[in-house]
Amino acid sequence: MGRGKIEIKRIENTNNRQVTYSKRRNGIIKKAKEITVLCEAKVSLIIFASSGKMHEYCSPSTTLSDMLDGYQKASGRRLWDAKHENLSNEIDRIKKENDSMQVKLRHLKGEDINQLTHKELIIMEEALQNGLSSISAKQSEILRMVRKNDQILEEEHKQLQYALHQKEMGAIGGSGNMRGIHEEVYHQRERDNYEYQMPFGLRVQPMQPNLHERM
Amino acid sequence: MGRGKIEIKRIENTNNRQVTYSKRRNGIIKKAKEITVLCEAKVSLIIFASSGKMHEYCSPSTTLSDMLDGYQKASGRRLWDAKHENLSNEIDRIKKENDSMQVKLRHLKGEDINQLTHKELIIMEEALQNGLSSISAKQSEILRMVRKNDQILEEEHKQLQYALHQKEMGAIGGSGNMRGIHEEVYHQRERDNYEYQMPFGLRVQPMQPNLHERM
DNA sequence: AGCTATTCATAACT
DNA sequence: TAGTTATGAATAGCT
Repeated sequence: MGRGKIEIKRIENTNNRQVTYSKRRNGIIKKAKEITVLCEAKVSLIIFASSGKMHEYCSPSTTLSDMLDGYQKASGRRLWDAKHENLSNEIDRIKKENDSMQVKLRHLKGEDINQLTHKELIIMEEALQNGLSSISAKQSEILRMVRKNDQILEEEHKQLQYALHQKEMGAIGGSGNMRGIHEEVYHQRERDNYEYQMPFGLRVQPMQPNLHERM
Repeated sequence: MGRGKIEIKRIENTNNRQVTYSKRRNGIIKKAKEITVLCEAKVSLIIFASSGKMHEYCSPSTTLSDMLDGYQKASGRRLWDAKHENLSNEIDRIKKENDSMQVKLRHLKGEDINQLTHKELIIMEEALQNGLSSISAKQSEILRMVRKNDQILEEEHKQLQYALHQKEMGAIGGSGNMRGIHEEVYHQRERDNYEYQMPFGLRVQPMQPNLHERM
């Protein structure tokens, strides 16, 4: 397809070779584009000139990475190194671990237990009993703490009221700052303001610093 | 370049598309071979038909791996690092899932429950109760089956003894094969041997075929 | 880079 | 599915 037939062998003339290279390269890329569109094919084309310069084409419907994935699947050959395989293996391993945990969780919830042996059921029952008693214990503990805290607050509240009463008795017609204080003296937040006034030397810390957050 | 000019757009006729695909694919591969030889180029060509079938060409002077190395150097794009990153991300994702499940499992076992809120504890307690009742129910079910099986076996046992007794009565001084049989007639295994002798036409199947495996 | 004679690839057909 | 052929496309050699 030119002014004369040519043999398919290395073109010795450097200039001719380069010219032919660039013409044919464009030709191939054009063909690749065409087959992509005409036939819904996916093409990955990488060409290096003898100079080392690269040209590439990849069908727009895909990426080189995907093509290479497909290549590996189709050919069975491995392009990426052991590192990749390690990562893949680890994913598999973790996924299996995941699955087995999911099964365990389901079992503990009482799901899918038909195929369990009696022994397994006994072990699970034991585990559930243990869990349940731990949790009940924890709940009792919290309840106990809540009660204790309530009790302490209540006591403190009384003491504050008493202190306030004393103050009012001792300073009738005193500072205007004191008006309406009654209504506020039953929250922990108020304690700081009046601590220095407390004659009892009591400094009650909540038994459980973040108790309110946990309720 | 055929019997008529064609537009470069998807060939709707499936057969035509497939034929054109295979012709053009051969054409491109031929061109790739030619440019390889004529211009000392290196070509990697991977083509997937829409059917998913793959064809490839790689210049004999190189390998696909080398081409891809060159591709990365020339383009600056990281081919398997991206892949790598994806895998790493997936590992991270799965590991997190894993961790959260492990935490859940530990919680259900009553471990590490100190930082749980009251509400969470209540939810867990409920889940555990549910699991426990499911499992208890399952165990009761199995127990019931065992008992039923026992009962059936016992009855069968009696019938066997009765049958044996009848036989001995009717055949005093009979076959020597019968000595010491008494001691063996209380295991299921024996049933097969004596089934044909049973006058009752009873064939008791275990209620739960693999019950012994599950105990 | 552009031209064109010539060969090649291939679309439609068998 | 493979083979044939008329036709358009690609390109080798030239400018």
